[in-house]
Amino acid sequence: MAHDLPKTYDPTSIEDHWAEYWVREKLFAQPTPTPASKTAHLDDKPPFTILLPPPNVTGNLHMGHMFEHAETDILVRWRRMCGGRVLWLPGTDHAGIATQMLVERQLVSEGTSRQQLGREAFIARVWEWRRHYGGAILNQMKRLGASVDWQREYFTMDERLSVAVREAFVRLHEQGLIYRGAYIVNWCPRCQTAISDLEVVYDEHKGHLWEIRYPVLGDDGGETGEFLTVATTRPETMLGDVAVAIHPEDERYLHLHGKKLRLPLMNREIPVILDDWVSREFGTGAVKVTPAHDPNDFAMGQRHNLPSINVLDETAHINAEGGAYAGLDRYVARKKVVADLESQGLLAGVKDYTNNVGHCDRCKTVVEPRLSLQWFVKIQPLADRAIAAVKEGHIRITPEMYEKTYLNWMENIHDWCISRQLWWGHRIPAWHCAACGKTTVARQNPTACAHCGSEQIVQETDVLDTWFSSGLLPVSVFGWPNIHAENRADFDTFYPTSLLITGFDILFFWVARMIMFGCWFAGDVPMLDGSKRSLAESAPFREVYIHALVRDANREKMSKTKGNVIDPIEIVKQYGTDAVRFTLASMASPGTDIAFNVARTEGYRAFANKIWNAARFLFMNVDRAAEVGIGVDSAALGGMPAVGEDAPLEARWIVAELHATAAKVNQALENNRFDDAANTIYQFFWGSFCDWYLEIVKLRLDFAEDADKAKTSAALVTLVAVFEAALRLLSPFMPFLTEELWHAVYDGNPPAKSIALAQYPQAGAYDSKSQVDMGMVQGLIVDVRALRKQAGAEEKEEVPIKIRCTRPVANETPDEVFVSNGDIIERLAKVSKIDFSEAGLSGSNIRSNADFEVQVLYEKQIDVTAERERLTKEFAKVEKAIANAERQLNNPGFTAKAPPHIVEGLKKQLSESRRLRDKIRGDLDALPPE
RNA sequence: GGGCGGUUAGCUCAGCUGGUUAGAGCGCCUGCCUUACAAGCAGGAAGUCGGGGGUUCGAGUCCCUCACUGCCCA
Repeated sequence: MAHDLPKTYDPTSIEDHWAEYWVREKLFAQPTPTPASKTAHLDDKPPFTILLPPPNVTGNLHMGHMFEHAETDILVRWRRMCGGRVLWLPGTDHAGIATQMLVERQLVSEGTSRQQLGREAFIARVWEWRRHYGGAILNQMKRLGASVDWQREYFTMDERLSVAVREAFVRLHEQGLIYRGAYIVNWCPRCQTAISDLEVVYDEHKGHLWEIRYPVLGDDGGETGEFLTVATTRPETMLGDVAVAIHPEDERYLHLHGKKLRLPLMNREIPVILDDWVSREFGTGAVKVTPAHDPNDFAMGQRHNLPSINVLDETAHINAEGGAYAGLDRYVARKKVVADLESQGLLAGVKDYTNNVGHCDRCKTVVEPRLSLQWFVKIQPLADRAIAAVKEGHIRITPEMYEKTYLNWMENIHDWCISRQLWWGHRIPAWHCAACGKTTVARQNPTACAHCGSEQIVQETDVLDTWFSSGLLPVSVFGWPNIHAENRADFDTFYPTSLLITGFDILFFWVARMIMFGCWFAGDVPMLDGSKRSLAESAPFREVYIHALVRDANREKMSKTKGNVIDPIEIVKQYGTDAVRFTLASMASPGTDIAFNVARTEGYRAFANKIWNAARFLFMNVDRAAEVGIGVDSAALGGMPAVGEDAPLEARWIVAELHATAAKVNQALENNRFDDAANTIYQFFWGSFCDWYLEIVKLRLDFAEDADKAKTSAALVTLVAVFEAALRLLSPFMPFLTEELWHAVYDGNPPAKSIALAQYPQAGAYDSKSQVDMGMVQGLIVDVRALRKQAGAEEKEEVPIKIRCTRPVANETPDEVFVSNGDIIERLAKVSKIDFSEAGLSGSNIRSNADFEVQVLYEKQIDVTAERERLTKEFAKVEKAIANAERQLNNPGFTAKAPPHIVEGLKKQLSESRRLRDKIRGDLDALPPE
């Protein structure tokens, strides 16, 4: 065997190779099932499907992605190794605004513009951009080893997914769930499009509250000399005012109800209206009403049948409705309006005022609420199903608290504005007729108006919100709407998907929309047997798992402006992908944000190195064994290692530990407890396998001429078999390291192309007595080591010990365990000779517990002061336990009401504690005077 | 303003439906280059579970309240 491993593990030297290998060999492809591939092997378990929540095609991979993908990949690799059809489906969305913005920026730097290019050429240009740069995040996923099916990669603008988008739009339109109308939307003047509520981010902004006096008019139309003062943060919008509202119970102003006001600067007569939306406490208690530029005002305008006067154009400049201010930018207009009011004596006051100002999530421009003609989805019927799907338990949202968040949002949902004034995206399949003014919505591009037959039709210029297409992904990636008898295998096999792992912000972005669309459209697809699809089978996922946020080491949110962003690729270069993954997994307790600390990653790099060196040790011995004709048959590897009843304690024990560990890890992963799973494996590999088992097995690896070859061989086989199984256990967490070592274990002839295709360790029955016995031996060794240290024995010096056992264990006395494992004790605790005593031990250098007491016979004096302090502390601790136990046992309520096993356990503990207390008291008395 | 979390060792976090003396990693202290590993080995110190009240035979765990803190929505 060629096993030349360098002394220190260097992840960079192997990771690229395996990452590339996994992709090249298409290891994680999950082809469409055919009748021929319907095998018991694959189909005895339900398929496990995960859709990658589409990252933005313009994006780069950040720590949040890496965390999300690490969690997903761990589950996917684990499920895959457990058997069955497992599919993780990757792709990106076309990110309408973000992508268009990037390409427009490019054009500007080239001295041209989208408008100069024209729509068609511009779109061609975006496709070109996407070919060059659009794969960044997916390439990063490849490098990090995400075990996705690259053959199924999707992009929301792909032809097949665009078909789904069009079908969805037309169908909703036919169902009367899509309408077009003039409503207030969030308008980004830079992107010149409507944006979603969720794409508006609010920032505190120090501004002003201007108080403006509106002259009251008398019945004759002349000014009465009285004023009604309104307060506003956006004085320029007054150009579009159509009324002033006061509260119906506000006695300060009630006498003005029914009167008219003169709108300053515009000299328009506007009414005073009553509306109980008005807050009497805010500002002056009188509110100017501008229906075209404020959502609340819009609602008031509708209630009172007021007109809407739009005074801003799509670039937030004042339009012709703004009279003398036409053409001015909104902020220039603001200054001029304020100055003009002041000069006319109509400015009553200016106050400093901090308010939340909405900014475009993409370009940070201040968003303007603006009345415009948009397309909407009447959302309630879809939301109702989406609510039912969760309430009826067809979709489980974890951690549980997010279920409330989801329901709260879904129950207060507004109609969804789906139109965007962009070029990059799915153009709305609606044609406006110049002849009759009506609109034709069609699956196939029409040549004539469906209403009047005129050929004077023009396609709608707006495109659909990116989320309209993302929301369809769970159905569209599996072929919807073309689900026919001969091509529905993907849909039938993989839909509904099993799980979606994503961040809480995405819960509203896509998840909510995926649930609405999934429940709606899949519901129309009959089951394979022709029966109607239930809501449970329509919902796009069975479970949504919301992961935490990755913050920096000081728990600060990572942000470019703060400059505390950790680039995962950089960290990976330094510490290796496996170490970073393991860091994220081990810290991923549900609902708790991760404070990413490289110190932790350093620790897991050490863990990887530890395993690397365990492998070196193992290979060294395999090579030595080969020299004396002992080989390891790879047929003995691959499952759970078998070990005979007569095998040495450490062999029986490590196999038992492996079973126990596998049981815990499988359970933890079943519950998405990545932290428990990772920590359990860490503990097993380092704590049990390396610290104890490897040290003990050195005793058995005797390659001398006169050694018992059968025993040496058995030990070696167990060693290799346990290590191989442990690698498989670890593989989902550290895929690179384990892949490398696994191939080495099989000396380049592994039973499968990858450890990722091997079987995940499953626990069976195991020898728990070996764990009890081993626990005794370990306890003794730890005590002896501590005593040696206390007594000041040299590290290498062997010392004799004396043991007295106080309690029999199982079917043998501890003596027997210690006698039959004397070689282990001697080696690990550096003991020269073990004596057993019938009587209690006396003298110094003694430690006791409930099972035994042990004495190290070493002439050097111990530190009496320190030892007295230690014993006193120990004594107090035991005293406390005794007092506590006595208090409870003397309480009649406790013995009467507590379950018997608790009472029994406490009694047992009490008697042990008492014996220990007496022992410690004896030891204290025996200490020589200082 | 409405809603949802969090507060356990120096740091970051576990602790399931209440049950016997509250755990882990990192950090810290001490001693060791023991031929798999100094990214290591061995030993060790360290917590009145945010404050107060209640329910219970029994509370880190359930309830109330206060304080501090984070997030979401308006």
